[in-house]
Amino acid sequence: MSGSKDRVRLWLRLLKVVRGIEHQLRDNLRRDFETTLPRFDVLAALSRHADGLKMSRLSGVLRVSNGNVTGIADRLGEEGLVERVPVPGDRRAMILRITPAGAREFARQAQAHEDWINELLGDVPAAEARAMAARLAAFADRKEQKEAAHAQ
Amino acid sequence: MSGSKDRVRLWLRLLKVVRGIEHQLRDNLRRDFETTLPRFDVLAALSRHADGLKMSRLSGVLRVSNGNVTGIADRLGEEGLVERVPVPGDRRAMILRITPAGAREFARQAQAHEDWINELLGDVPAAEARAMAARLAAFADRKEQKEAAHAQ
DNA sequence: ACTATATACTTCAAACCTAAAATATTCCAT
DNA sequence: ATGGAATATTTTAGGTTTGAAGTATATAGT
Repeated sequence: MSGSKDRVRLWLRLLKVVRGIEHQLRDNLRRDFETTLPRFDVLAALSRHADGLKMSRLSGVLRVSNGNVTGIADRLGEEGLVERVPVPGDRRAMILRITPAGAREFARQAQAHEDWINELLGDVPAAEARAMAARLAAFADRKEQKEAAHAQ
Repeated sequence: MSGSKDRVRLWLRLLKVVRGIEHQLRDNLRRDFETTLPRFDVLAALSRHADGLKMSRLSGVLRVSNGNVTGIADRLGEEGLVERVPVPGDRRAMILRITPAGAREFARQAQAHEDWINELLGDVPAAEARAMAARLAAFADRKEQKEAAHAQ
């Protein structure tokens, strides 16, 4: 019960700040690259895994539903930025892989993205950014541990 | 340039934590009340303004597009939780107002919502919650000031 | 009074997102 | 080897979201 209102207030602030930044990023991606945040997220995940990711693993990483990834992969595929590759031992599965063209395009977007974040969070001193990130990471880790324990 | 990576890391952490909590809230709202986060957000905004809000003002408060609010208001209206009221002096405008049934329903949801937040953020000490909220508020205020200055 | 512009809202097309059903394949216990 | 459960993905139905186009009304300048 203690501090309940403080925690709700914290949540509302977090939500407001994150939504604001997300909104700005969405506008910028649209304006400069004619793309969207979900598409950027998919390319970002794939660019960290040059060998590609199985569809189910990708939706797990991004924390979105399976069907969602299917549609985004379709559209990115039509533009040649990603490709579906069959998995040798398993004819059910598909690996989604970023193409060279996709990697080139994402490199441009990622650079701009970093610049935007740096600008949007420019007021936050580096030391404070580190401290806050550490706190959030600790929080997320505690939650993951709990979920893992609960799952058994 | 200084601390650019730290800020990007902070942003990714923020995003992960907020999306995780949002995901949990969505599941809970669905499970316990057969509703969604956007519907909850609309009822929350209206419950803070017993006289109702003009559609355009509501979309401004929630930071979503006009057309979006139209659809959600339609569906909430069909269930009798909100109602459209004509504005006396202006036949273009509509005020959206929460109904008594809507207020009753929202009261139940809001209590559960507070409990969920308190549980999800239970690990965060009240003092730390206050400190973090203050920091985020300061950040949001700086940004609003900048935008206001830029708008002139 | 008339016209142009601005405002308030809805409608529209397209993308996003979810949960659930459907399809195809694999794995496992008999 | 065969039937049943589990797994991987797609499809489907419905709500959410956006930006832009459309409709109606109001405001203001002439």
